[in-house]
Amino acid sequence: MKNHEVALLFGKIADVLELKGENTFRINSYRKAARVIEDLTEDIEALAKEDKLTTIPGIGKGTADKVVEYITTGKMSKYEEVTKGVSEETVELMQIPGLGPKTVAMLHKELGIVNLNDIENAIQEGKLKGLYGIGEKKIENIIKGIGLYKTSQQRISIGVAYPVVVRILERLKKNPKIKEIQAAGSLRRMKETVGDIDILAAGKDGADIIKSFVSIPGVTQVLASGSTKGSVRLEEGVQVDLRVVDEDEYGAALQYFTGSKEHNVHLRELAKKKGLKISEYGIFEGDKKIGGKNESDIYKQLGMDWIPPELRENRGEIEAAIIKKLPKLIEYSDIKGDLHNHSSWSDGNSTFEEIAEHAVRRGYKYLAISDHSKSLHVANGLTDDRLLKEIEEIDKLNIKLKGLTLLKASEVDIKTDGSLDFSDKMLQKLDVVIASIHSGFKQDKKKMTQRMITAIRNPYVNIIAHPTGRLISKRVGYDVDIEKVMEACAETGTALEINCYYDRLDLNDVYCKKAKEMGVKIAICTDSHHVDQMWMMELGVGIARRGWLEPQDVINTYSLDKLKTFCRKKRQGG
DNA sequence: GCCGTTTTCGGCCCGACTGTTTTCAGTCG
Repeated sequence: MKNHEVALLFGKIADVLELKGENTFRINSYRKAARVIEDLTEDIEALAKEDKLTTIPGIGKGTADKVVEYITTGKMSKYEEVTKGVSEETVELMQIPGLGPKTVAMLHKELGIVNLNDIENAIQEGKLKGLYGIGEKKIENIIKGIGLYKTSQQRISIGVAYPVVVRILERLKKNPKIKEIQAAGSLRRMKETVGDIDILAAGKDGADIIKSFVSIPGVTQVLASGSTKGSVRLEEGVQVDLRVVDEDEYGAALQYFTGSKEHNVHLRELAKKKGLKISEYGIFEGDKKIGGKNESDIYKQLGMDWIPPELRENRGEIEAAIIKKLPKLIEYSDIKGDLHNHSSWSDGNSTFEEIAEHAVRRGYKYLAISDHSKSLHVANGLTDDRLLKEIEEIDKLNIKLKGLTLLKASEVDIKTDGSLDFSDKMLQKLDVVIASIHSGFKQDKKKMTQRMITAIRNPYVNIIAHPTGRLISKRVGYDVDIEKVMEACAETGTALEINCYYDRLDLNDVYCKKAKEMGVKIAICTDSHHVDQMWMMELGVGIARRGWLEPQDVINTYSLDKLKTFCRKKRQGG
């Protein structure tokens, strides 16, 4: 799929046009095109061939022509024309807080500044002083901005941010002056990475609430502490902002601070067409406030269903909410078990008993013990003999367990030729078989795709774990044609995993949605190596919700019987 | 550049803060 490449080009065009001071609406429309193409679950090339590009909202004739040009010739003349003579470094300067397109363009024109180094030198040499619109304070802010830019480049995984929020909320909820409190922003939307953490509270004595917030344990720096907003940096390196609003405005503020920006812009456009106005203070008809205490007021007044935060990305959820066709999203309470867990038999650190105890505590009906297979020596992979012994042990323990069934499973390695690390005769003895790639990451796309499809076609394989192999901000995935993989899964009744481990979250949200559209079932699994990692199921459910998944799309919402039927069905040839 | 129960032109989200150009542009969320 060329979707990502094309989206990148449009995004860059938008950046450069912004720097050049082009019409903002035209810039926005390039940005919108970039965004909508990035989120597209269909292949843009296929849509182009069928002449269906302009059916995508935000793509008109102009953009469609550019896509077609790129797909047929490998070039986009508009992109080349616009970016001529403008370096990426210069465009990137707009990322520095406090520096926008106007200032960067002015610095370029007046001082010939093209990169960060140039700005730092110009400041040193006092060249900025006296420029139009630049005073002492502005220079100070630019210096601060550069500092921030250098230190806080990275977004953190939701897996790091989520427990932090749980901890903060737990503590603040003890303050009787706080009437309502919850996380907003990308964390509430369960985005896989978050920039900083936004928390919203309602209460009367803002100053006091903020005071209790900035003194929580783990704060390394207080960045702001007023009567409506407090901001701190924590030991984990993450910035947390708390805003306090009036109870009457809590719903509107929550809606506003949850975003996404694109979702909110779209809502406000709709409001405007209806003669209404939305802000963080409420929804208004003229000067009259017609809602805002509850978040649902906003959606209701616009004539649509309330939209779950995880869907608020302007990926069609608003249109679906208007015609009352939003999916009935999966919830954590739908999860009946975890199908991917390692024990101390391979590279895990918990015993069967500990794992079972935690599974019961989480309300699970079943849990699969899926230790590694023999080739994975670094992870103490199980030989045939040890796997047989493990099966025996699990059978024994199951007799004692009440209300929980431990399933006999394996995370079997897919070898470089697509064959599996255990024979079919061995796999036959297991309840669930997970197959995954842990070696030969660098294979070319054709080989890698074929390798995975070969594994999927094995009648004993039920789940493909961490299907793309990416590690968030550490490693891009293997080069695989995920669409072909999904086709094979749909055809054979094989599920793909959402691996909940916080630096994987693989499949991601967009691929989940695509899998669903292609009729592929999903398994949400933690890949826990210790019982303290089992909570990450909550992250996986968040990703699933972002991918529009409903309970029936996810095999570990099934009852034990239904799950066993799902696994058996493939062995018996569908 | 896109879009249309104000439809082929003329719009295109809202509010706050900051600093500087003393009336508002630039930036941010």
